[in-house]
Amino acid sequence: MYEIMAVTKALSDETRVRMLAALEGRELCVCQLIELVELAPSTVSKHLSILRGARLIESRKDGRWMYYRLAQKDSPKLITDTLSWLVKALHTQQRILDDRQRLGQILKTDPEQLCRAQTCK
Amino acid sequence: MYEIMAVTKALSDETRVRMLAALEGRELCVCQLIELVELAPSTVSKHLSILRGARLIESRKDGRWMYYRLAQKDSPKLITDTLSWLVKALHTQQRILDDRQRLGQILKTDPEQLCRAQTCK
DNA sequence: AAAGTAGTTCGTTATATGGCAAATTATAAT
DNA sequence: ATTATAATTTGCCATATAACGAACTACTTT
Repeated sequence: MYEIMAVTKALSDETRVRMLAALEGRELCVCQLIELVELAPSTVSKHLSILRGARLIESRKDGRWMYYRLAQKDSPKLITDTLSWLVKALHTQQRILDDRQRLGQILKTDPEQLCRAQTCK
Repeated sequence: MYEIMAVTKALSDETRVRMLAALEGRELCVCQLIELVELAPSTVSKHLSILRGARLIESRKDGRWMYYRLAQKDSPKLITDTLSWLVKALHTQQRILDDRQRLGQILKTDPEQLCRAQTCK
């Protein structure tokens, strides 16, 4: 049960669900996710570690930047089934559509600038 | 998002997940669920109200007895998809198989006697 | 080498959640 | 009518969780 409960607990927070939705079909760096959900870096980082603990996302480090993506096709069936279910459940949700719109804007900005803007706050 | 988050939050507790699994394919009265999960009646009742709030289960009153069952086929797609996903994810879990075994024993006992035994505690 | 920066970890605080017992409600039995 | 009983609601407590800022780590840039 440990794996399943890690997954359901990971999905029980709205911010984490929004981040999963944002990661559908692309990888994002932490500063882009911070910009999207508008929470402190430490908070976003914690959420990401919970999602990764549940194996729902994977990460890749590139220099100072950390990129996150959804778990890939070669993940355990529990995980791929979960993500399929979630994506299907979310793709009509207004909140998620709004996020997608905002994310489009965020992606237009160079991550370098995003991070700078965030530390200035 | 309200409905989806109600569902994911409902699934984020192991006792509730076990109760959903127990309800697969049959209805059960509260005293049978109490016997299965070995928690106080008030606790089990609260869990059931959370599951019902998320529309994952339905209930039927018969005299003093309250019967619960999984949401039926005519429920919203979100709900039926969720239950399909969950059942699939759970059906290899040892914990759930153990519960099924125990439930077999519990079902052999007349609910009337079960309730009596519980109030004696 | 020193300073800067993206991200994580740690420590703290406020709120949410799960547990129980006691009180309450609705129905059944006497 | 009164008592008994299945289940729920309420009130309380302990623990878990989400949030933040500060301290820290790993990497780049100067």
